[in-house]
Amino acid sequence: MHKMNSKNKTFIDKLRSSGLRPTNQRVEISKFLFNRKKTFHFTVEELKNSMNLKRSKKISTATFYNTVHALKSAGYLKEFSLENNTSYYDTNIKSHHHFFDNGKVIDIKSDKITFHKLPDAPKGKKIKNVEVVIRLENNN
Amino acid sequence: MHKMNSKNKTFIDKLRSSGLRPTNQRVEISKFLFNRKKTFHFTVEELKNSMNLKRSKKISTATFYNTVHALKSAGYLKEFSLENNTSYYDTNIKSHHHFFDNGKVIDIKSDKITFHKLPDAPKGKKIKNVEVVIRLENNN
DNA sequence: ACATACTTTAGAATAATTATAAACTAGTTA
DNA sequence: TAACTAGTTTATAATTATTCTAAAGTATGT
Ligand SMILES: [Mn+2]
Ligand SMILES: [Mn+2]
Ligand SMILES: [Zn+2]
Ligand SMILES: [Zn+2]
Repeated sequence: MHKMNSKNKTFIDKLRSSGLRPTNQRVEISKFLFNRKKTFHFTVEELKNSMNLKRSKKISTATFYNTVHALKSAGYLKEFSLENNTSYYDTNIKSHHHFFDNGKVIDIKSDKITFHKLPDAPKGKKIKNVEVVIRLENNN
Repeated sequence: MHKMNSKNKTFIDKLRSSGLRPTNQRVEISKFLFNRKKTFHFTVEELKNSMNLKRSKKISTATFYNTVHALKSAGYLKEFSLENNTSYYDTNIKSHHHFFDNGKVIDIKSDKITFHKLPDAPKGKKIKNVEVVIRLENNN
């Protein structure tokens, strides 16, 4: 049952180092999420549907939620919000910015935006991070 | 039944000019939302609970949702998202920025943040607005 | 191989929101 | 002012995203 090639090794280590047993489901999900060049922004439903589409034995909804939460806790995913009441996840865990274009999300590297003026944190507080959303619309 | 003083006039006009009949419920909700000095950030549940607490005849959940949506469509409220799957509304309809401090939201006037560098919009697109979230944490 | 803690899963439960459709009301008109 | 009608409110059902539960299955250490 356990097919294991060297490609999976990375994902297995990633999971193990987070205290997660590398079950088949978790390895498959990790491969799907992290085995790509570009950042991936997704909802759990989207992830579930696109992965299960091509599988005979479906992974359960609960496992998708569990795994995404575990990867988020382990620091491999970041959560963010659009303005519909659904959680989105981001495979780019560095602090960065976004274009929002009608539900489509595009990364902006942190160094592409710099500030001329920023307010101080209220007393007793400090700034954890600063993230920018640039909302787009069609020309004309 | 219809108590109407000059204070309500403003709200009635606001509603009328948006094509909304100024029913008692809508006037009460508008007063509650807009009759204050500071920006108000809220969820529909929060609004409903705080308003209904002090009323003998409760306003229904559906009316809170309907009215908030109507006010949003009319441009009197803006919607935004924190990272739980709930919609928040903002009585400050101008483009502006926020501090997020453990679920607490604080306005930052637009002119308190200026940019040194900003990316261009992808081709075919233009920038609709730029909004910044500054996440806070406690000192030390 | 055995034990055991961890994991997966179907299904129930919950929370936020939207839809439905009957009763009610504001603004208009006769 | 009575009647009319379109718009509104409401209780309740339905939907969507998510979390919980507990039983069955599996990974890892011995
Ligand atoms: Mn929701
Ligand atoms: Mn939800
Ligand atoms: Zn991103
Ligand atoms: Zn605000």
